[in-house]
Amino acid sequence: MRKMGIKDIAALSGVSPATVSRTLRNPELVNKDTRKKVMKAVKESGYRPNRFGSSLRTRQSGNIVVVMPDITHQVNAGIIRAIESEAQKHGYSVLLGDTQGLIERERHYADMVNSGQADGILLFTPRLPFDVDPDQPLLKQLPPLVSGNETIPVEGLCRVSVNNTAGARAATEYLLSLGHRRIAAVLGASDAPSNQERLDGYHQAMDEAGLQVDPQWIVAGDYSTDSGMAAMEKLLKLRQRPTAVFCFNDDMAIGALNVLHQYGFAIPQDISVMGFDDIRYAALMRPALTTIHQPLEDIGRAAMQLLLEQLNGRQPKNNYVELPFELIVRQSTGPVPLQGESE
Amino acid sequence: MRKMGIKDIAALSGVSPATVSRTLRNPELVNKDTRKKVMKAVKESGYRPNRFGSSLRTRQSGNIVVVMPDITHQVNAGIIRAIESEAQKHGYSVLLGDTQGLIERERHYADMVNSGQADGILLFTPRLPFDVDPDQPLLKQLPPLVSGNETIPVEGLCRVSVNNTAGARAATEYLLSLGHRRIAAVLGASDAPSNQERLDGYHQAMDEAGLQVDPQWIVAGDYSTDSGMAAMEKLLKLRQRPTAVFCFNDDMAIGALNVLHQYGFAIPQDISVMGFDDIRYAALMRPALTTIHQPLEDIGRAAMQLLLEQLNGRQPKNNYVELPFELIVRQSTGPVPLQGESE
DNA sequence: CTGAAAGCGCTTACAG
DNA sequence: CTGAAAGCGCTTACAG
Repeated sequence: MRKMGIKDIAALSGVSPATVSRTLRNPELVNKDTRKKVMKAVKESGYRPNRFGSSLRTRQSGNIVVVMPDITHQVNAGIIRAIESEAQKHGYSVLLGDTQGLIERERHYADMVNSGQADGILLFTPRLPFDVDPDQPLLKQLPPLVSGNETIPVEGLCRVSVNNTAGARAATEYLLSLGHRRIAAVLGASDAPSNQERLDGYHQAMDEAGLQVDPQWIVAGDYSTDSGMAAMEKLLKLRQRPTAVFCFNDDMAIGALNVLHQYGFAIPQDISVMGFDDIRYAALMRPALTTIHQPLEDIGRAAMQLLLEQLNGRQPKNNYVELPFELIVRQSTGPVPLQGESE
Repeated sequence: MRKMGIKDIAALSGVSPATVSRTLRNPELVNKDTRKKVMKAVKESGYRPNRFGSSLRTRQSGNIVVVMPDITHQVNAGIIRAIESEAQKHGYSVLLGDTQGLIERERHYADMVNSGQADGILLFTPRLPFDVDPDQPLLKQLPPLVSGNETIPVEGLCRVSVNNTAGARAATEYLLSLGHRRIAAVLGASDAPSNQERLDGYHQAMDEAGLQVDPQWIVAGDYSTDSGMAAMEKLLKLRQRPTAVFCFNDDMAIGALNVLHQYGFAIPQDISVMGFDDIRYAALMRPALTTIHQPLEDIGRAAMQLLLEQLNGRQPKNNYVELPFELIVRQSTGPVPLQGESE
């Protein structure tokens, strides 16, 4: 039993291939009775239009590609899941582009749009992996594209994210409100826009509180748990230890928590720890992690919706969608310890 | 600047489209100098062959589809990442099929193979979402397919997983070796083959130790953290409490840990908790979770390799790949408490 | 409302 | 080693 083609269905239902095609794509153009005959043949034969035949004609693949550095991170996984759901709802399939942080892979996935394999691209990486002519307007040279999370700051580019600066500021202000003054910051990946934005937020809050930031309180990290551990080790060695540590994501905060336990510190009595993201396991830590919640589903859905608008030929009126974060207070943060205040 | 086609490149390099095609697909068939001319034109123009033109001719999409119930679960995410990496290495792209546990979505993704949108399918769900004629040999009716993790037990079907039974048995034996006799089991999703397999392993170990299993020790769950919490609550209400709890995955174990903390139990002094999977956060819990490690990368790679063999027209000699699990002893398990032994 | 025909961009058996 | 030609399965402007 060879695979059915549109001609087979046409023969089966006694119409032309054109009419079969119309019945499937634009039923309103077809007489009701004809339609019925065709649908019957389609049903009985289990016919599925070959995607490539149609893609070749219509020049639409029905695919989009999602590019992320690491899909095993909760944040990315949550977002792509929402994207996929929304994409499916609108008839699009999702090609997975896990770059493992490699630029050549970013380009590989970008090529899928160039080769017509995908109609649009969702970028959760901090770079534009396209060759562009610097003399031409940039936007005109790009395919339908949305930048999410690690939002690429290009004028007019469609972007979706929480306000990282405001989020980090809220986190820092919360720690300040608990009486903390010596608040350390553990940074994320240095090439990530989100990292710079969160750092800005931290500094804004500290400035406004009239506090001088000791450079030793700012410790490098890369958003990994290991880097959170290393950063915490470093902070513990300082002569004047911070009383609170704001890690720029939950994974690092979880690393910090582990180091503190290892050295026998009580959290939050001795030292407060705060994260960012609100991954699923944040609430399950001991103590449960205070953090800034990111609405992953909303981010994914909004990104897909922005892309859909472009795919439908509309330039979205609002090209930057900022989604609300939320301060989630749990048990890893508490009032500044007494000696911390006075010291 | 319209998109370049193969004819454009042919014109640019002064050869026929056929030769351009050969240069790109079977360079060894083409004279070296001709090849050079063509490659030069390809480079300069940035030409990418249109995937649909070629797919239509060759009847190969170059895509595979991966079907999983929930990509936000660490286990699935780790596996799909390895799949993607291996797929890319061999020129395949990965279509993401997150089913959210819905059968209609499983069928939707299965349809991608039927419509030629994907050449093969990797199934991490416990069902075959294909219509088959029960009078015909099953395998002949299926596309290139590999079943992973929730391995569908069909004779001859390509499958990849750890030996869940042996893993659960090793876990239970380990708890027995610590002196535990009242060992509870918190079950996973009831429709998951892995759940039944792990339950078998648990029973095997208990039987061989000559222990009667109190039915109350077997508590339903669904692999979610919440279900782990509910199960633990239930177990704590038993007149004769178990001294060890073997949760059939880490998420449930983490839930159990939280409930125990909440009620003030010391782990493992009062009660031991064990998981299965060894997700990234297992090691980061307090106490760190003793568990059975699954080699996610190996599973993903092996699954893809089995699929590749089929895609290349070979029926793999070995249609079941069993990967080694590993008992990871951490701090959530310890010797049976004294009163537990005597009671 | 329906059909015949052209053509999307590629590949490959065939001929030379 | 290379080219001309046919055709993969579909869609759609055109004609009726």
